[in-house]
Amino acid sequence: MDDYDPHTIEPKWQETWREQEIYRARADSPKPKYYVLEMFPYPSGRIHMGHVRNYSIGDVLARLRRMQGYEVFYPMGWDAFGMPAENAAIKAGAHPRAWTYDNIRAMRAQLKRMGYSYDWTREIATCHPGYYKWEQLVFLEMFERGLAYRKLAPVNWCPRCGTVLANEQIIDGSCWRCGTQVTQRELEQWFLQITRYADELLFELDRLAGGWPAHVVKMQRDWIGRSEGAEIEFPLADPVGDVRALGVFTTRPDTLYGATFMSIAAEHPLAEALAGGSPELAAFIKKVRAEDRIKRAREGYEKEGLPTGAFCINPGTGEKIPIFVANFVLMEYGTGAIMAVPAHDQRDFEFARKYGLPIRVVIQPPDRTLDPATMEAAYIDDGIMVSSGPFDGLSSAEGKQKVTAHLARSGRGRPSVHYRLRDWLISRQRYWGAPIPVVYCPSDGIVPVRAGDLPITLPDDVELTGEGESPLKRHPTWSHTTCPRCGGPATRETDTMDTFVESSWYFLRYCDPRNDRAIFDRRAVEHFMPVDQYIGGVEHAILHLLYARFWTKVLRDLHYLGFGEPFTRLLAQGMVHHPSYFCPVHEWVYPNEVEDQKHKDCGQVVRIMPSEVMSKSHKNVIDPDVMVAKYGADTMRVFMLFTSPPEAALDWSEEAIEGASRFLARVWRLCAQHLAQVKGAPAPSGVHPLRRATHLAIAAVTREAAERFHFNKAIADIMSFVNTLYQARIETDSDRAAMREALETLILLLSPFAPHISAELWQAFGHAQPLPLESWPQAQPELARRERMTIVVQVNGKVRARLELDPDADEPAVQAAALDDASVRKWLEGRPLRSVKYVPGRILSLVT
RNA sequence: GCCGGGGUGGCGGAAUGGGUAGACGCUGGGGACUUAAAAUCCCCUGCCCGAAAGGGCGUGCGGGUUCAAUUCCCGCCCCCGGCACCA
Repeated sequence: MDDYDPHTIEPKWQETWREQEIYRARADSPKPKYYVLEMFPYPSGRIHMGHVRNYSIGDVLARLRRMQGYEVFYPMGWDAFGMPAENAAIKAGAHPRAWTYDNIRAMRAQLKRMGYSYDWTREIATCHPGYYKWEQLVFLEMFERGLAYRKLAPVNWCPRCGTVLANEQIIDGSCWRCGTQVTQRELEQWFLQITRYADELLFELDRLAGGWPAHVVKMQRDWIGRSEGAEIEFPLADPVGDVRALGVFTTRPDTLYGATFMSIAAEHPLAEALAGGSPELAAFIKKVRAEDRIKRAREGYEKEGLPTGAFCINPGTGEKIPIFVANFVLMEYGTGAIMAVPAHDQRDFEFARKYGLPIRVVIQPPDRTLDPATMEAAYIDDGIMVSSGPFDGLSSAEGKQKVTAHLARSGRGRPSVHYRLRDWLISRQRYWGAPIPVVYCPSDGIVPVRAGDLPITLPDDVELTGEGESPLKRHPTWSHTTCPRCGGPATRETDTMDTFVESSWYFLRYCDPRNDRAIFDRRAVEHFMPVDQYIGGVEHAILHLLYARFWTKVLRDLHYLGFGEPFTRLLAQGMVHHPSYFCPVHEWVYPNEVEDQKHKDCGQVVRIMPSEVMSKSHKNVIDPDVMVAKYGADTMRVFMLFTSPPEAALDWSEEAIEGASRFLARVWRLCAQHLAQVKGAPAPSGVHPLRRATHLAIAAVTREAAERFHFNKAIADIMSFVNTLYQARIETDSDRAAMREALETLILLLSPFAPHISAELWQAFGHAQPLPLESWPQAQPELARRERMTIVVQVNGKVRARLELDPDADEPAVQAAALDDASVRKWLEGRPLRSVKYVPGRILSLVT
């Protein structure tokens, strides 16, 4: 055989498998289905190491399950709408569509070079009208049910992108894409009412907990942020118009008697009315409103407030308490008004101290007595109620119930649940997205487009400048239409949908991707769904996964589906890291700008950061294509899977990839060396040391790869197996038979990780059936039986001897052998044994 | 600050229903082959004492439970990630 040359083998097998269509998933297969899904890529132009890692993990699993007898469903597609396409158009003048499809073409070729076993017949691109038509239809149905609605809302505005951002798209007060400081604006926007599903999204997390990483479940739980408490009405001392009371939400109704004032948000509808025309207060309200939420949430933000001069009545104590406008009260949470309990809430405590407001202790801790005069911080834990009228002596837990129940009886309160989760703002003032299918009619108002008129497609002739309003709004004719209701002239909605909408249901469309009569065939979806294993980066742990779960539940309630959770198991794979260089003057610099640890431009000594996330901004990116050209796809795959467990960060290292390359060449040589003498060997029978190694390897690799997803350990076990085979001497027919079984098993075990080299070797061993369709080997325990067992002997807790014994030796035999051992005897020093513990097959522990 | 996840050789990482710590790989060292080099094959490579045999120490730190602890319990320290006025 020739030397191992991945560059001739890999394209050959990729082409063979394509022709044989062996990765096509069939819905009518009698085999059990297994859906492997990876987070589909945005077609930015080139795949990066994160993609390679993500998809290499998925492909191993897909190949394993296929060999284990499943009908594996393993599709791929493109999350094709989004701002980069538009930005590229602005910069380079290319049309977003052309730019996107060019990128898809290039990236598809790159993925094919990696040898992933996708069913490409199901490929989708979300920017295709045949795709987004259906989410427009779902939008209409959501609109009909009030799940999609429009409202004037303070929104986050990125001045650079000229667009609205969801809360989730803001990182540290800046736009998640361009890093520009986000400001506030009031605009009419479209929302999806995800909050209606808050409870279900929360409690179904319990069901997912077995298959999802704990930290992702936790992040979702925190994001939804359910709080149980009560809404309480505080009657106004002097009604404002019809308004006779202010409602607050609190999680601590047990502290009601300690509420000595009230704080309301500057945005509260009554703020100005209560101010009663005070110019000072009006100015304060204006000032707070102008400050963006991001700044207000920042650390060290000074709590400020002004009294409105108005009062309300504490329904517990009956006292008149002052109403303040306070800058730390948020209009978006609860009712925009809070009862301030300075003794038991840190913010209220600080506020009270600053403005000299009374602090009244109504909860006493079990271990000490609080004194308002000397308290340095609020006591926020539970305790025993005091100064609370009829509730004195109750625990906080009892008090919460009883106070709420008491208020409910007189109609001044009720149990209530609030969520941190906000409705999903989907309006984007952008071109390259799915148009929201609604028109505005001067006489009929907001009118949904007729379903038969879908899809509402984007115009091709659009002018993209990156400035001002939405490109669709500036288009001379596109928005002019007629009202579906009255036929009169009307205007189209020019907002497009958030691209998270497309990624909320692509996994469903894969099941029936070419359906032009419906969003999908329900039977096809219910055959392949739910996704058995979803794989992707943690960066999508909250938003994408939450939205996808929401959308699935909506489709269920619209009777498109019979289930509500799309992803049974989730693997959050780690990032790819690489050393990078930091110059004190120029910040991140490219490696080729560094010489003798100094930046060439300025001569400053650079800091070498050994492990930074591989990213453009760190200037430490390694192009997968370059590495595939150098080492081949199999080596890349083995390296990425072997170097770290899938969930951990992976440090890219040229030395380590050399190691992977060496390993594959070593496998190749091992097979080449024995091929001629074992090829015609008969099937093995009976026990043999090589057979033992073979069946132990099968058991180990199956457990690590197929059951535990410890791919790094699985590859290590294959390497050990190879080392064992290198030691073997082949002399008899029985040796030859065992070696043939060993090598063929090796090829099968290696094939999910390194499919091309495995296929080539498999063929060399005379097999005609395509390797990816072969069955995964079965370990036969009776062949893996040990010939000797090693028993560790401990004397007084320390290992003093290792005995090689017959595996059938029982406890008395083991003990006798131990007491016969010279070094054991030495350590016993003739003392009598006080205790003897034997763990069969492992350890004998002797204590004197 | 709160919540999650972690700290194991020079490095990436193995080993947890408690039972031989450091598998496998990288780096480094040695040997074989070669005129030589590369490649390859084999061996060694946690720290300390010792010529060796052997012994001691060792999984972030300090305690505890146990015949036996990387694994379980208590108290700290540090790192990574998420959230951060949510009433």
